Amino acid sequence: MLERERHSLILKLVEERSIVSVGDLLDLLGASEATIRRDINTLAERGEVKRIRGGAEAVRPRHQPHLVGMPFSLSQDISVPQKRAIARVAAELITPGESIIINGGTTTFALVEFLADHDLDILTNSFPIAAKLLATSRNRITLPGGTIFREQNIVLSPFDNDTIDNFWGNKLFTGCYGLNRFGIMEADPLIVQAQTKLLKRTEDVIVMADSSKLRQKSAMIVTGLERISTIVTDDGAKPEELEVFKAAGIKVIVASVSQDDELQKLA
Amino acid sequence: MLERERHSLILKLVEERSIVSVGDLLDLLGASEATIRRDINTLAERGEVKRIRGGAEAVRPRHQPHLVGMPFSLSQDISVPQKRAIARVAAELITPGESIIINGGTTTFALVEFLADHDLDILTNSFPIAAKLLATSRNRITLPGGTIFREQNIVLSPFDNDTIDNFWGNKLFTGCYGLNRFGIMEADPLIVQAQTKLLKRTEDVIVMADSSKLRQKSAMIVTGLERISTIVTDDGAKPEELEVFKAAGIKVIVASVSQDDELQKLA
DNA sequence: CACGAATCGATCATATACAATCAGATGCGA
DNA sequence: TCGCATCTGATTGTATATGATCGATTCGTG
Repeated sequence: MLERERHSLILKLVEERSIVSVGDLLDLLGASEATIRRDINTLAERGEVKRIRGGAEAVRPRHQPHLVGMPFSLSQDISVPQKRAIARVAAELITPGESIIINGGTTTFALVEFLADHDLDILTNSFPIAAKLLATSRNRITLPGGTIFREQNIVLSPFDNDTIDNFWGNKLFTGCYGLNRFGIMEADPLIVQAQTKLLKRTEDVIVMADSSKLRQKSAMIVTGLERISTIVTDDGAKPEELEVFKAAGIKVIVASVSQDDELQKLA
Repeated sequence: MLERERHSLILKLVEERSIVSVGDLLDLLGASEATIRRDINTLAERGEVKRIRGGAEAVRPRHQPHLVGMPFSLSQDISVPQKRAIARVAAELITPGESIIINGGTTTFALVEFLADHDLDILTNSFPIAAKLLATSRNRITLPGGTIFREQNIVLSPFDNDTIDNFWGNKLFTGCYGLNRFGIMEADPLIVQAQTKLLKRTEDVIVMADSSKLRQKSAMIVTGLERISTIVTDDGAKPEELEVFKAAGIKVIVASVSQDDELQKLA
């Protein structure tokens, strides 16, 4: 991974979480501690992050809105191969002509690529997903009303009366911050709210979670396991990690990253 | 593989991923490291990519993502100079901090360019306008819920309960198909419906109509002159054409196209 | 205040990327 | 076909980045 890539990734994470530890970055960047420290120091010198003991902090206070890049390009993102592999498999769960709901997120954004040829009714709260769908597919796209939150890139209405309530999806595709025996966990209250709204508009909940999510915890439980019907993850997941989901009656699909790589090269 | 081919491939990849390493290109181009470096350096000299250690980066700043599949661009549009002149003048009607509504259309799309530095609450039913605002300004953006109609590029809900009803704009900016003594005329029933919804959410209606619209008629009257407070047109309009509006108590502003051209060149 | 643990900065050996150079390959016009 | 110009790939020495190590500092805890 290039220095510049690490820097972007660090900045992205700092923006997202407003604070990151060296330890977090260790796994995510696959670089040594020394390098990560150097990266953080460099970024701190440039004033792009604030150096704090144990990690880095956002320069900007969290509440202050700022212009953030839409994830139009997956490359700025982490776990890209995993997410693509998951997306490819998840897309196979879709029947032509049905209506689906796609919750915003980088994992679900990867799904769009595989929806080009479908003829679907799609509701999504993600502006970038809608934009890409609009540009690359012929599906019918519906947006909920609301304000565009730049940080999360989702459309969310502060009000009750929402177009969303007139939509019914056969399936909901969603990512998550963490996924474990408690269910779907998120770290951002805004995302919780958005996701909760969507959960009411479908029966079939499909969670797309790369294997790192299975070890991730947070404070907010969006919904318990009983609400989830299918989980799509990648082969980085240990079998014992998946047991709890299977025991809860959830269909678990494991996507092979290496196999997806080959398919990708063919295309 | 020809030099040109490599260059375009590199540009394509950089565009897609926003960062590529020499190593990546090594496999993809099947050329030697030296050649790839030379290619990158050449492209960097031309300003087409940014040279970074280990590879190349997109010139576009990370925080200004490009707009994928912008369904229409001003360049494909007619009366561009007129529309830009009108937009520049219309933008001056806006007070910092206020909340405005922008109806979809190519004329109002031109307005976005002049809204970059404002700090506004903006509701728009136009997907492209929202996308461009999101990418180039810091304004707060709200979308009505609904389906995206590709032809008109607007978001319109077939239902009654709409986020739109919780919004109130100090001003509504709208284009039109035709503008005459009957009021605002449109040719597309869908646009009529969208516009009608917006009209209910404001008092102050500002119509942006290049002079060709003053001679255009259609079958559907969206609203009469009594609802319009201001008309912004260009200096292609004959004074006698504007009399009827002034007589109705409407403020008429005429934008000078040639003067706008000069301002544009300065920028 | 004292202790251990975590974090940090500095240092150094190694790995990687770089520009410069040159020889061979390729394309092009005479 | 020859000769020239250009492009390409390999090589080399240099600059830079990286990761491991280690002592110093800071932090949390008792």
